Amino acid sequence: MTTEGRGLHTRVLDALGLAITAGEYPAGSVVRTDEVAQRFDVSRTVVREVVRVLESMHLVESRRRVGVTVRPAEEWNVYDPRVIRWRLAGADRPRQLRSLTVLRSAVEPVAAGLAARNATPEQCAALTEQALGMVATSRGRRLEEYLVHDIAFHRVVLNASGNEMFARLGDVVAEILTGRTRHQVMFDDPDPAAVTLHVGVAEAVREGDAARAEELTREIAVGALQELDVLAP
Amino acid sequence: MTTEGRGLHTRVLDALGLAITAGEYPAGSVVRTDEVAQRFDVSRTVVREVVRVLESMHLVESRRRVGVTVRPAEEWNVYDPRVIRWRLAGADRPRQLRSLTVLRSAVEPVAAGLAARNATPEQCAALTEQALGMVATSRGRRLEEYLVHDIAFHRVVLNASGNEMFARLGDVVAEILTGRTRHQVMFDDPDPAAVTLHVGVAEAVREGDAARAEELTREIAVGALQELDVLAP
DNA sequence: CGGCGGTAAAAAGTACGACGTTTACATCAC
DNA sequence: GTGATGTAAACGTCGTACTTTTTACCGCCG
Repeated sequence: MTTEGRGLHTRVLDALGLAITAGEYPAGSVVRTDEVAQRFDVSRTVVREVVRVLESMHLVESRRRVGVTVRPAEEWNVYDPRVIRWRLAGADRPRQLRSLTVLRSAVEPVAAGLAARNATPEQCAALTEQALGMVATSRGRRLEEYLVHDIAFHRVVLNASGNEMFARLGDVVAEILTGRTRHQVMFDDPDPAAVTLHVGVAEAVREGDAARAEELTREIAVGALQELDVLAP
Repeated sequence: MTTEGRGLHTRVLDALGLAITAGEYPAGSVVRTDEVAQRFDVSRTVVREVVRVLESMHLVESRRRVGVTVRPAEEWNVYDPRVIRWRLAGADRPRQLRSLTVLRSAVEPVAAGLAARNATPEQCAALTEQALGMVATSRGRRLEEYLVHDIAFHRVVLNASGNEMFARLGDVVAEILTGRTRHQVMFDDPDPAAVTLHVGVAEAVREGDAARAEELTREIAVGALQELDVLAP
């Protein structure tokens, strides 16, 4: 339960953030800084800094005379990597995973198309390397190794798009892929069709074929969504 | 220069955030908390809270014995609304506007398609209402009124998609549209073609025609990108 | 009996000073 | 020249005192 962070600040922040995103404090409920300080056995200073960060994530709102009130989930900064991690660790993991995958399905095809236009030779090489790595580890219960290549592949695509907003989604994609591998029981090896599609994307980007890169990535995304349909209500 | 915020915290945070995103402190440069406290005539307590928030945005990194170091721009949490606002107020506004518009062009069509499937009758009504409002204010130098309807329209679409990640981009779109109206010299009325497209999207969503809603929104996005091409290098 | 205003308390906001902890850097010994 | 060691600089944490804002309560007046 204790996240065992580097400092007191991190420890309290993680604990509180996790509790809030998990719904332990319903929207509108209040906590007092002194109370939190006592509960975690830290000074009010530490708690105040934590509250300020939580406030910057729009998870809570601090008002005088009333305390720190939890904001409704719709107002949370769901793009904050820490909020994403907390929510993926919580109860409504499937719902969160679906939201993120839909986002992926919108963004990644466009990013791949841009990558086909903008990728540097180094990025093309990296892409091919990761695709080959995926092929090599796609059989024989080597899911963990496969995952590393998969994450690296998508990260390169997003970076190669040349768009900073896309590039910053690399962490999100990494979280999604990691979550899928770790938490959803995957008895067999990854879908061979997906592996082939990745190789195709690498090819298309290398050849500068934006339309094909976009289309193939769209198929990957559709596959990911369908895969999610099988395992989530 | 002074942002005249509600509290000392907000004032210092805005000033520092603005300065950092504006590039006044190059990546790697360090500032000391005491120094900042002195410069803004506030206590170290306030500065520490500000630094913690800045740290949570990945704008800076605080390390012992060295100080608060500014992180390279690639690591910033560019999805944080405050970072977006700071950057839009800064020097590389055009570049930022382009990045965001590309993101829009990827997300909004998919969101519109989902909206066509998921929109409630109330949302459909709101959509039609805003579209009509756009038509009504599309002539006669009523850009400010038009903007209000434009923002509301896109916000409804993103909310109606039923995806929280999309919904949270409403603020981003609002910033973009506002920036476009306010900062780019728009001598004449908005493009009539765009107005027609918005009406079409409202219709498509109402009729549950996901493919058409997506396609029309894609055309809106393409138009926005082209418009940006005319005004940015 | 009900509305209005003033006062008091509660909680966060701010400030300050002290000490702990880490770590870059310089110095010294080998 | 290289490694160990010491030192000081900066953040990290703490406790306390004071300020400010906001709410709630109580008493007064109509």
